[in-house]
Amino acid sequence: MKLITRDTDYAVRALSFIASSSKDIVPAAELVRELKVPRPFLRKILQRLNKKKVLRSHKGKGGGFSLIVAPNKIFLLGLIRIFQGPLALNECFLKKLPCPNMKSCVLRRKIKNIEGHMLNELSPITIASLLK
Amino acid sequence: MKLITRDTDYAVRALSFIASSSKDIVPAAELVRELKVPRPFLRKILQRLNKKKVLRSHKGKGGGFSLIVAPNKIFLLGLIRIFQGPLALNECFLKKLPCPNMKSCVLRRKIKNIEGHMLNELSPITIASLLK
DNA sequence: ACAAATGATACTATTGTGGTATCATTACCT
DNA sequence: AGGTAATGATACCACAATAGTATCATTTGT
Repeated sequence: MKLITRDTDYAVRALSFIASSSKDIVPAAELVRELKVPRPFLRKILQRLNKKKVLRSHKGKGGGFSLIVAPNKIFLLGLIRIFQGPLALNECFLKKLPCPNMKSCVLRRKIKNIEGHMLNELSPITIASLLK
Repeated sequence: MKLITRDTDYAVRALSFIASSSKDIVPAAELVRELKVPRPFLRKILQRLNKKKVLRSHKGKGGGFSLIVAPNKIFLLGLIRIFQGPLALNECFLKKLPCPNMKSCVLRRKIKNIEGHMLNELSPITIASLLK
């Protein structure tokens, strides 16, 4: 069971690298070298972060990617939502509406609790907090 | 993100039904009618529970499945382990050893905490507790 | 012997994740 | 103006997990 998928993971690393780089604009090629991530895959991730206005892209020679959002405002949960959709534990139950019986409702409540705790734990995490 | 997959879900329902049935031995056909689960799929699940000694199967006419373990000793976590493997949130990180950098270690610790909390919440849940 | 049940096993379909490939577009630099 | 270094857009491919199906063999009560 994966809480964090590979693209979210790579996004975190790429953003961390850019945030801690002395350069303002970092080209994808440098990130590929540094993070040892397959180039086309990383580019797809960076493009997505650009569309979501977390990064700004700069085309042409000397181009690359720069942060739009400050590292302490880039939340892990936001990245998870971008690459994995909303974080919810109980998809399978909600898909089979109406609730087939009492039991799964008891379970659903339990699961919702766990989900709440999870969100509480994750919500303060930002790129900045991971760099410390 | 699914905490509980469909087979675990069906297993919970089937075991709950058998536990609350007046009959000792319940045939698969009855479970199919009652739970509205695809027949061959449910049978596969029941066979697995038989092999894992949660249920005992009775062949031949008048056969079916009966509980081996008391409902208050059938733990949800046990069922999850049977059908989904051990419950762990951080597969993705552990797969990429050695740890690529400091950041993911911070994250890993966080995730381990969440996992611990999850297990604590789930561990008391049994078939009996879901029936109340 | 027959019918009602499970055992065993192999196959198929759908989806999500991870990754690749290609061509178009932009912009700096000489 | 043109070459080159960069990203944009898009479509495709591979693999594994989940969900479900199909078939035939075996057992057992009547």
